[in-house]
Amino acid sequence: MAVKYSRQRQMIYNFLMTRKDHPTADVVYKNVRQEYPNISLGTVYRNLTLLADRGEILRIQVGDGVDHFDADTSRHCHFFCSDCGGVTDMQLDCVEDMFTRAQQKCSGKIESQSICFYGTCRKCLDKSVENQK
Amino acid sequence: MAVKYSRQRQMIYNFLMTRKDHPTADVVYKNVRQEYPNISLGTVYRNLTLLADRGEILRIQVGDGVDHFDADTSRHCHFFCSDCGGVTDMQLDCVEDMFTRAQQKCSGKIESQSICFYGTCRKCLDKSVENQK
DNA sequence: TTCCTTGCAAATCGTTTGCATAATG
DNA sequence: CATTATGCAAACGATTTGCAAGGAA
Repeated sequence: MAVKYSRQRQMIYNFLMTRKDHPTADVVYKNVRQEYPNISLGTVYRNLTLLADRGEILRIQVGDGVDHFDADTSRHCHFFCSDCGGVTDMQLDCVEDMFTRAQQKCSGKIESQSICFYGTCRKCLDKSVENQK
Repeated sequence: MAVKYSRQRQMIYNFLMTRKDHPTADVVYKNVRQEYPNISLGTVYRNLTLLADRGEILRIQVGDGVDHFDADTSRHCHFFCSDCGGVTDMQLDCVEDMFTRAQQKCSGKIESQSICFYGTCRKCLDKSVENQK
């Protein structure tokens, strides 16, 4: 099915481009609504799904029960802080290498990968030390 | 809070140990129920969560909307076939190395990681060739 | 005009939870 | 006896979907 232009989709995509914190559908909704009050949550979900299906954005699951979205579709890793729930990017040069090795070892065809690290971010580590005083 | 023994939990864990295909909560439920008809879905969920929280099993999210569980808690990767929905293990020796590099690069503290490859498995590739004849 | 998109609201569905009862230590 | 676990069913919450109306090509 052909895709037709829609202002809503454009705004959703534009918004995602400005963010590096991998917002959820709800965050996208709340923000886009500031500029376009009539937009509905359903439309946001529909467009995020459409964009992700076409590979224009990334759908990220870090295990907090909510999908996150990323306009940066280059191969990279994520870090999820189990304390504050923040999702950050992580560049590891061995990622490409791992992809190659995986394809060599796999009898099927690999299209993409998702790598996520879990732990506690610097800020939250510091904060917990702070609270122990 | 202390953990007390329960036959249900034991059976859930035992079942998971026999499977290498990373079953979902529902699959665990249906199977354990064969031997223990009174068990409830809630109990299955509660115990899978408890076991995962204690690190005795792994909760895996491959993006199909359902959580999968794995009794093998060693560091390894997964492959998800978008065709048949199957989840398989993948051993890559560079995984340990990647973990080390990630920890070096990360200012926070990394506890674990999750790596999943997406694509089409051998069987499904063959099947689609078959269908084209 | 044709087909894609939207807003709205209702429906889905995997997972969680409250509660009274049963089992464990 | 104190505490944790269970079964059941209801509640939750993120995401999806049906439908009538609006917008793009």
